[in-house]
Amino acid sequence: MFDREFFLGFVKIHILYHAAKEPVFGVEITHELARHGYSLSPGTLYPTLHRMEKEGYLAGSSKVVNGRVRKYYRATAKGKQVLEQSRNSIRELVAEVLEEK
Amino acid sequence: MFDREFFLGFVKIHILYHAAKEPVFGVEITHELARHGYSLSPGTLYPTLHRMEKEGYLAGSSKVVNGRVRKYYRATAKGKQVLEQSRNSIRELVAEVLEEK
DNA sequence: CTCCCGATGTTGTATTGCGATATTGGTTTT
DNA sequence: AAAACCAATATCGCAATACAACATCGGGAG
Repeated sequence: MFDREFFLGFVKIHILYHAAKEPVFGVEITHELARHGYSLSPGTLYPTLHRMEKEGYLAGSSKVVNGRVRKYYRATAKGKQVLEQSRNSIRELVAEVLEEK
Repeated sequence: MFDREFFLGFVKIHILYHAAKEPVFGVEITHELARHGYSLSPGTLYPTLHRMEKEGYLAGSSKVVNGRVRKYYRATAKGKQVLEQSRNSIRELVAEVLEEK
């Protein structure tokens, strides 16, 4: 599926949402998104996670699971604040885009 | 307002939505978006419109209004299709992000 | 000890984003 | 009628992002 420029923001908000509920890690996110019809290559996903961490939206911590290192991310206060903002943006889009038809 | 990376997609869908209803032009879009709390500099807006035209989401036509040249854009079939997709994405986000709380 | 698998990481290139600046043509001011 | 101003679109230059392909790394299976 193309048209990524329109939907990448949605994807990131998905990530924030899940990271606000419980710790999440890379591959898990990939699968989650796939269930929603998005596909994200590692070359997009990991740099994005790193950036979101660096910018303070996510906080990451490495854990060893089955001997393998996984990096779990949680939404920070700032990340949750963006989520909150997004609720408003989504409501507006809902009102406009979803209504009638 | 920062955090643009999360919301630019929303902005573009806004543009598509309005361009699907009636012809729109640059400055008008700027004002429209401002009313929704988004701000978009010309250096972002115009290249974005050009690109969306080039990629076939929008169709532009220049008109002279009060002696000034304006470029009006309408959503193409492809643009409307993206809008349609976005309805689904929004529904999912609504289900996840907006529900509970 | 070799191969595969789950995960994360990196590289190189192309695309996008954006503030600042320019352009174009008409209107108002004096 | 020149100067200053305004609406609107366009471009420049640089920084930030996106992405596919490729690389790495440790454990477990055979």
